[in-house]
Amino acid sequence: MFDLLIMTPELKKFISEYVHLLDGELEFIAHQFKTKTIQKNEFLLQEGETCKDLIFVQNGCLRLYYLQDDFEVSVWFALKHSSAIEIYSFISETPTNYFLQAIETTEILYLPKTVLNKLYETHPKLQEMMRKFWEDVILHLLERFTALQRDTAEQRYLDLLNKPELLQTIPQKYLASFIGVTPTSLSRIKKNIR
Amino acid sequence: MFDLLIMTPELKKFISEYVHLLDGELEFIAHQFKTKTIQKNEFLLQEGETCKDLIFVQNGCLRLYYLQDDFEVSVWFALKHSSAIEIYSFISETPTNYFLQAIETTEILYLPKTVLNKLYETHPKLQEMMRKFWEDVILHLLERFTALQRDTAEQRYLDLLNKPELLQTIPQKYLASFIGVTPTSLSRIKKNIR
DNA sequence: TCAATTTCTTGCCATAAGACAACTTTTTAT
DNA sequence: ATAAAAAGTTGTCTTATGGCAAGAAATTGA
Repeated sequence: MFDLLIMTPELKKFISEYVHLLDGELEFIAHQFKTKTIQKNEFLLQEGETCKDLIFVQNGCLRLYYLQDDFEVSVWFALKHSSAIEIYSFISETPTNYFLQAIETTEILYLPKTVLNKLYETHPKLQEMMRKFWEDVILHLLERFTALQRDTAEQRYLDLLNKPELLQTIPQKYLASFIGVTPTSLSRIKKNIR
Repeated sequence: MFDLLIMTPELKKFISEYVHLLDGELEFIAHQFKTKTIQKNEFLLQEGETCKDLIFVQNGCLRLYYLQDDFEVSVWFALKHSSAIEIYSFISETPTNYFLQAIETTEILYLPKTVLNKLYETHPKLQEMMRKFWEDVILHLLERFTALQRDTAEQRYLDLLNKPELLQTIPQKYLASFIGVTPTSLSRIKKNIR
């Protein structure tokens, strides 16, 4: 039972940004999360598995990617104090095509969807939390979508330069595919800009 | 006050697919929608405006597009009995970059976000409805996203051929940009496939 | 610290899709 | 029915990005 009694101020803050709960309620819900530490390069999720948990990154960093002909295409990075899920698999409850891997040793707090579903019944305010959480996710998705469709590779690189958290934390080899170019092209783009 | 008392079985069905409500509640909520008819080529939303309503298409068809150097890029079509919103603007409450236009004369039912926000208080079950609605939206977005990023133009055209509702309802001139190609390229793709 | 491995850069060539313009076909309106 | 407008097709050329391979630089691990 010990592993249920885990909670951090950052997780509480994360939840509080989506919904106002009574102190006791917030405490109770945050305590439903379990904790786990993943070593660098280990996987939280692999192709064919189903994403069953909402994950909050307490420390470290996770990378979500898929394989295209043996080449890794990174689609998302979850830095500390943010969430990390393979959304499609989590929502649809179907096997994922993605891999969720620790870029460095990472501590997570996670809430199984089965637990979340039960909490909806006892704490209906979680519906509001998740409604708002999904709204946030949608805004992020649309921004990324728009950038990939409308901007040139060079523009996407320039935008990336405005995101120091990513530049500092994520090895460049992962950033190329994240902005939708090959490592070769990224190299050339950097050259043109200098 | 008359225009508040509008509701259709299809709207009730649409809502019921997201949340189970007592008959009276469903009735009440569906009655909060207002109705409007838009003539072909008229706009429900234009660049610079903010998308303030959840829209349900009772009949007809709407097109969502943006302008890129005077060229119209279609990103979504809302056929009858489906929803149509410029999600980014609706959620973020910022001015849109899009146009929402009637492809043919279209009857809509719409619910202002201000009303929705009040309904959340009196009918908390709407939080669940919207939570699930957004989940649906996310699955659609991700599918489209994946297709545009990973598939070739030809593959996207082949996928389109499996969507008779779109092929029948939407003029081809709009379908080209929808699958992410120019009209010229679409023409060539069709030629290659024949 | 130094070799081994990985990552990054660069040159050369290939390719998918776009731009533009001319022409053809289809649709629309009277 | 027919002229005008709109949409679709095709040729030619351009461009952005990718693929591959070789070499340079950086990182890693014992």
